Amino acid sequence: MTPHVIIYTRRVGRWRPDARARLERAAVELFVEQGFATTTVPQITARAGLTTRTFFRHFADKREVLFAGDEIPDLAARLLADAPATLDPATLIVEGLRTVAETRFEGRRAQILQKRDIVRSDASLCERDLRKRAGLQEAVRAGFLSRGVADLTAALLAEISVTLLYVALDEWLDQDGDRPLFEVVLDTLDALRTTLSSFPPGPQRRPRAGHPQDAIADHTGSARPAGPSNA
Amino acid sequence: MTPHVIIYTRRVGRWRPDARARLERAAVELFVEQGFATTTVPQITARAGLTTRTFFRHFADKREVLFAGDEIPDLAARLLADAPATLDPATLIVEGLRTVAETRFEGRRAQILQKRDIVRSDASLCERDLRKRAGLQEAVRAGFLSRGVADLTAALLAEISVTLLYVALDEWLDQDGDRPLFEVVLDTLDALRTTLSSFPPGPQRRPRAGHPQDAIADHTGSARPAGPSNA
DNA sequence: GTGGCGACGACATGCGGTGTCATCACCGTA
DNA sequence: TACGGTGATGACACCGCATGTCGTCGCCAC
Repeated sequence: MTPHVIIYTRRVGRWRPDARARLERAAVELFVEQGFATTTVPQITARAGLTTRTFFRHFADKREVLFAGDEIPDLAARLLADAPATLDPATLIVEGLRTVAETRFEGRRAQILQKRDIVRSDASLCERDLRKRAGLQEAVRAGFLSRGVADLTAALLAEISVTLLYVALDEWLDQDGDRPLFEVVLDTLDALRTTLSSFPPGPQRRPRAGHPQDAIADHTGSARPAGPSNA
Repeated sequence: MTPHVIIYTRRVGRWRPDARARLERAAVELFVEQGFATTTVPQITARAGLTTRTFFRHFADKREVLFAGDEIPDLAARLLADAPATLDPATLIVEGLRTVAETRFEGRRAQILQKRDIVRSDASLCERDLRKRAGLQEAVRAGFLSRGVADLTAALLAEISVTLLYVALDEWLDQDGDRPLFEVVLDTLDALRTTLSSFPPGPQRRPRAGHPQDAIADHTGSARPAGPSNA
């Protein structure tokens, strides 16, 4: 007894090839057509001519079909691990961002824009996207730690790296121009330097009396003053 | 016919009071005892003397029991909305961080530490935590936009704000000392300024020939050179 | 051949999360 | 005292996500 009906024809092997790619295509199509939350895995697999079980053999969960494949954290880790020990962190980050921008983003703007729209439409996809950013950040941090950078500095370098990449990426996607992403990254770096320079320097530490807070109204109350609240 | 058996006694009303608080306590206990992923909602509600359905009346999902209650984004939005228009962004951020640190974190270190341990033990909880951070970031960004700050600057100010808070928070939790969190925030700001000052200033723009990238080995290949990869 | 391997189908199961209706203490009102 | 509204909860049904397990069967090495 053949298993049900063979939907697909012209198979070279036992099954039609490229099951994973078919699932990706079917999923993105359905997400665009009817939204992420409302499309079910059976719908995806039906369109791809596969079973639900097979979907979860290729993707850990329904969201992962949109995130599979990027290895930017791996790339960052390799760049940091293999670069000459003499290079300073700032140069490493700027040139690493150049590499990432040119090899992972440049020329794929329309595709990335479509995916961003899908991701923004669903809270769980946003969360997954944030985890992706956190993964890159952690890779950068670990890379600098391995290079002997101090804990706090490594954490800040990682924060700066992902801030530059993601803020610039949003700029790059929002303005329809065709400027290279890396140029936007450099502009963002300049803007970050300018913005941070407006912060008061160290000397203003611990102004216990008459500090500027007095100019700000009190808003600390409102919610459960002494309850077992959270972090 | 009474519904099942009344597990609880000594009720004042029809049901034992504080259902929500009981659910929170039972959940945290079980998460600590046996981990987040392995405890089921029925286990939580059984310990609390309630039904599964009631759990989801109080919390949107199983993770939310650990995140309910913080209104830090609201606090940030209020601070930014009500502060005098003459205050510069840097002062607003520093004093806002002082308020948040002193009213939402100070004195709860042990409690926050326990929750951080639980959150770090589970990927989905980490995602939820990242969304919390993103929510604060977006509130800060929107607040500065309303104050007339330019898009890019507002985005960077928001990034700086949450970076300062979260990097300092990690420092504060990791070192067992009892320094005020806000002091750690100020130290982190100093460190951030120092770290960023090591980045080359604007003039190094577009060094197309012989730029430092030549010192970094090539790692761009490896994964699907031309495939329909992701962002 | 023939036996292992790997990809997939088929089936069963459990948990997460929601809609819907019934229940019943509490409270205000007359 | 009676009565009706309110609101929190229980009980039940239901769906989708995700996983474990086993069977099938082309492919490949030997």
